[in-house]
Amino acid sequence: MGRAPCCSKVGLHRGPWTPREDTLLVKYIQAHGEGHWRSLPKKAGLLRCGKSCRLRWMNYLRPDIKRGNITPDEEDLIIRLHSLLGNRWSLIAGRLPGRTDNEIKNYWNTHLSKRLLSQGTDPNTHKKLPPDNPVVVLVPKKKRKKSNKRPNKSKKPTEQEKPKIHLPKPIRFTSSVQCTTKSSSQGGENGQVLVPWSEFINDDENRTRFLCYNDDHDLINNSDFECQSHHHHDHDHGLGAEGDSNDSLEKIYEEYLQLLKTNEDQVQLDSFAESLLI
DNA sequence: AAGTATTACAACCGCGACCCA
DNA sequence: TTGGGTCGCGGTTGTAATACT
Repeated sequence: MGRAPCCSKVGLHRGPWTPREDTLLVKYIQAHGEGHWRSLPKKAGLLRCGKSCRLRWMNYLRPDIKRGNITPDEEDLIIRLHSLLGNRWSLIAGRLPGRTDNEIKNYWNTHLSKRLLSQGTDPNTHKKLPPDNPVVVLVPKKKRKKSNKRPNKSKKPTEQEKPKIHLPKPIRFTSSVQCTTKSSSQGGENGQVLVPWSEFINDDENRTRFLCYNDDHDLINNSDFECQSHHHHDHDHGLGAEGDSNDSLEKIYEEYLQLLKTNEDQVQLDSFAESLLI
């Protein structure tokens, strides 16, 4: 099958995305919608391959991405869904509104699989490991303090040659999120510019989204904001956000367990798993 | 304080599936 | 039916941040 030539093409950018590239991509998708990734970079004026654009959008720029730490409830659901579905990250992500497959995959690899091992459970099979079969338990010596940003420290001399690393994860506020900034609302101090996200994203619910950049197009630190979140329910994906999703997942899990108990027909179990795709 | 090791996660790579002429 | 083009997924890598010595 033909494979899309990718970033190895001469002249295409690779590595971390700059705020300017983000803006170009977001603006283009706002105007033309998702899809046609192959032709998108050229039309959007980006020197990136389509796959890179798609990945950036899906994992980072999409307006419905939920940011912040994985909650204990989410952890529990990921573990249980993994026990049912295996490494089908996109399927698991589809049951966790606002979470991406990449995020869940990374979280699994860095946290959950190690935790299961430390608890004597095989992370692949979710079965208890035999006590006489010790495994190397990779328990982090000390949990790294979660940082939401990667400050652009000029640590290496080559830093200037590299593309500027953006501050990650723009905060997205919706109309259901009340927020204030320590600086003035639009056009703050120190050259900060609050850019209405709605300029970039077509939001059919007319929600206002903001990205906060300074005049160098760097995203402003989260700490500039104080927010009160009132959960927005997303019924478009079959599950509501937050608590609703947990309830639904409970039901899915129970349903699957019931199938396991009463029916050994693998085809039916598979079809159940497939039904989760919808 | 400096060097080294570890962790976290964004981004890339390669493959298979799907679509369509 | 075939084959080219495209997309999506899962595995892997690269590297900044942080912890440790």
